[in-house]
Amino acid sequence: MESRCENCIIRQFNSLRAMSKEELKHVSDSKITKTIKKGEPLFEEGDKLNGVYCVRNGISKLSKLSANGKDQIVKLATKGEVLGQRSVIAEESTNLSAIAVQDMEVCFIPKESITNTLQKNPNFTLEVLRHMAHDLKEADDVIVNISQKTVKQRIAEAFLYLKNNFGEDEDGFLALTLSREDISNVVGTATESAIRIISEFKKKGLIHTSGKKIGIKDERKLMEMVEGF
Amino acid sequence: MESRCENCIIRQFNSLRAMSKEELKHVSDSKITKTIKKGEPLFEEGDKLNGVYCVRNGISKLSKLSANGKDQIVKLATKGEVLGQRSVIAEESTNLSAIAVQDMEVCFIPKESITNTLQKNPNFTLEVLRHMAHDLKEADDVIVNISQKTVKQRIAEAFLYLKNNFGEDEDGFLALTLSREDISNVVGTATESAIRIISEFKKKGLIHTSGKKIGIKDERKLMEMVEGF
DNA sequence: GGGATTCTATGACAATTGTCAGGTTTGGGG
DNA sequence: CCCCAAACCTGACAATTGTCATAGAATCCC
Repeated sequence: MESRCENCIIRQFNSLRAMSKEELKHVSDSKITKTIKKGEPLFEEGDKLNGVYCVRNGISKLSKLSANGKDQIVKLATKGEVLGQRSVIAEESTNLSAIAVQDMEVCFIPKESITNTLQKNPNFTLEVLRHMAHDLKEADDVIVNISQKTVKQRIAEAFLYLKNNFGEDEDGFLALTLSREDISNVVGTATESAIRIISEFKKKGLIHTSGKKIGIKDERKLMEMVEGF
Repeated sequence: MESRCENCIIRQFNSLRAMSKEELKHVSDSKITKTIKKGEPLFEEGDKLNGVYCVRNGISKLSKLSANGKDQIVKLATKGEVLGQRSVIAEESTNLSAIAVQDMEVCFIPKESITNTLQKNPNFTLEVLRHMAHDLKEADDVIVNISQKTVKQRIAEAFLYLKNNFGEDEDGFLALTLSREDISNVVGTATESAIRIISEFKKKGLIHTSGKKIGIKDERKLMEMVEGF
């Protein structure tokens, strides 16, 4: 019924491509395909994960609750990404929640398949390591951005990021529609501040909106704003 | 003349402990011990690293320059930590600068020793992976802290962090003395703001100072402040 | 299709933080 | 020991951002 990992194209984008045929077969036999509706969690902060989730479709936000009760979104994960790896590797409960911002289709892969392969296949381990190195670099960039740029700059940057990573629909709106609250949680500000700045951008002709959908109108100016003009 | 890696205690604290005897021997034969004076760089943002640095002594700040000309300190690395790993593994130029905040003694290990071992010894790769998973988690925490806490809270937290990680001297001052500018670059704020808050903490009896040295007087209140009271 | 609920929007205000412009202190080198 | 540069400190002010209150718009569900 469900397709086999061996034939899954998604695999090309993540570390599973470094698995051998037999390893993939084992993964395929033990995996469980799940459907997650928008707003539902894949897992929540503090959970002990018994495996990882390979995203086949849809988008998930990875967030962490702060002491003052606000979520900070640390990353948006899409097709091809593997979630929960960090937790399984470090053998710790997860430090992030993963919640679908669009309907998702994911494959749950029990951790045994992963840890076994980690111990036996250096290529796979190295591949996972490379991905994590990349994630770490991105996290460093986020730290610098969030602490050194103004809210306005960060929101402009977020829109450009959304366009570059998730594209636009046929009407020129960002394909990934986030609530204003999610936007504010990405850039780390109050929801009202985010809304205010979105209104300002709209007045200035940088973006256009329709309901909660947002479209980029003047990419150049947004880029200049990110750079600090 | 210099001690051999095989006998180095430092190794116990990092991923090198997962190397085999022969691998260690190779590392030991190819390593170069260097002395770095306070203020001098180990490497700078954008450099292509030909190896990694194993810290034997002293402390280094890892920072990234932002568009507005300010450094953001992302991590303070001390005895036992291996610097430059991320860059060597991802085969990218480094995204961070490493500058000594105290005189340092480090061992430079050419990247061949590392990459060879990564390809052959899954235990080593896994060990490196675990360390990187840990770093990634810490980076996530930094993101949440920096975006959801006030400058005051972050400075309080920084002092507690310095105490817990680097200890105090015989007079009760933090063993790691950072300049006010470095402190402001750790928490991501303007130097003047940091100074002002340090003065305030002093007036309130939370800390005491002598020159640029800072000592913690009321740890409990600092902790409460971090939690948001 | 209507009512409840959630999301978006805006104003008014306060608090936080940054900037500029000075002084003062400190510490290292001659 | 003294001088100079760097680091530290403070005040005044402006800009940014958060908070609270309120109202309209959209959406969901029965």
